[in-house]
Amino acid sequence: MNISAAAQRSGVPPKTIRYYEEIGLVRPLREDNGYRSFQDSDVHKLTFLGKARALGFGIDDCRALLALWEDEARTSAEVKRIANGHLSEIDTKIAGLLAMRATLAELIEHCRGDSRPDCPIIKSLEP
Amino acid sequence: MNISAAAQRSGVPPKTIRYYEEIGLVRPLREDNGYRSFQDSDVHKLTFLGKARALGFGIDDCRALLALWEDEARTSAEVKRIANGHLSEIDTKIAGLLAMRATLAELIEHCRGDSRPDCPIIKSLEP
DNA sequence: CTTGACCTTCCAGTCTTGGGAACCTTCATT
DNA sequence: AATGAAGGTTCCCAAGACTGGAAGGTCAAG
Repeated sequence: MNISAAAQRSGVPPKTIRYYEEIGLVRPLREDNGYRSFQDSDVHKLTFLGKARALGFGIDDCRALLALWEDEARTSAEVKRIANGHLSEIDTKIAGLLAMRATLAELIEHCRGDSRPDCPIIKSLEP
Repeated sequence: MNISAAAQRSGVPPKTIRYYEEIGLVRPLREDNGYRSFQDSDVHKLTFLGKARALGFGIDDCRALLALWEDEARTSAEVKRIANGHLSEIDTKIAGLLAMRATLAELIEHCRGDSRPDCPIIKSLEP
């Protein structure tokens, strides 16, 4: 199957598939004409990658998860370790955003938003 | 004042100051020897930028906020509009991360994390 | 045979820094 | 005077994870 069919079945865009090949996440065969030839297993991998990326896993985590997926002797402990690491990162990001959000929302609340220049938002940014 | 002094007073690293000059956020004068020469007003601008960036405002928003700050005839409505736009973006990001977090946390919760290969996390990624 | 839809590679850009190289200026010390 | 340290300068590269576009090869239909 050609790249656009693989893209359609996996939900991963052709450009991204080529990028994934470049960084070694997938290794589709080649036809005599140079076209990539995707097996079902390639499409499965791409689908797997699409889902992992949708959960916010970075490329390195994806590579590790893919390897674990294909490893019959994997331990769920290792998978869980990666997932927990990612969860921590997400929590850190959320905490940062919530703090920003709280500050910003408070400033906005106290801003009249009228035609006058006085504004607690600008004021909070002043040195 | 030289760049490292301006960096210390504003809290913005020298590298970042040079970048901000490159994209036109600050325009420090130059000494005869080519060194940047920062006025107090430049340091004030940098401090302002540092605070705005800390609130997560993008560079374009920072540029607009800086212009409004220096505009005697600004309206707080315009400032508020920018801040509300940014708040929306933050909320969108938070919502996305919370959704990810919920899915991931649920998967982790049901993963034994032992020496066996069975794992709901991996399973959820399978096609 | 031509058209149009594919496919290929390669280059460049995204956004905001951070790191480092190669080189110049200034000041203090030998 | 000479030297060395500590600053400054510009320019290029890296990151993450793609995305867009140009130039050109391939294939199936009319």
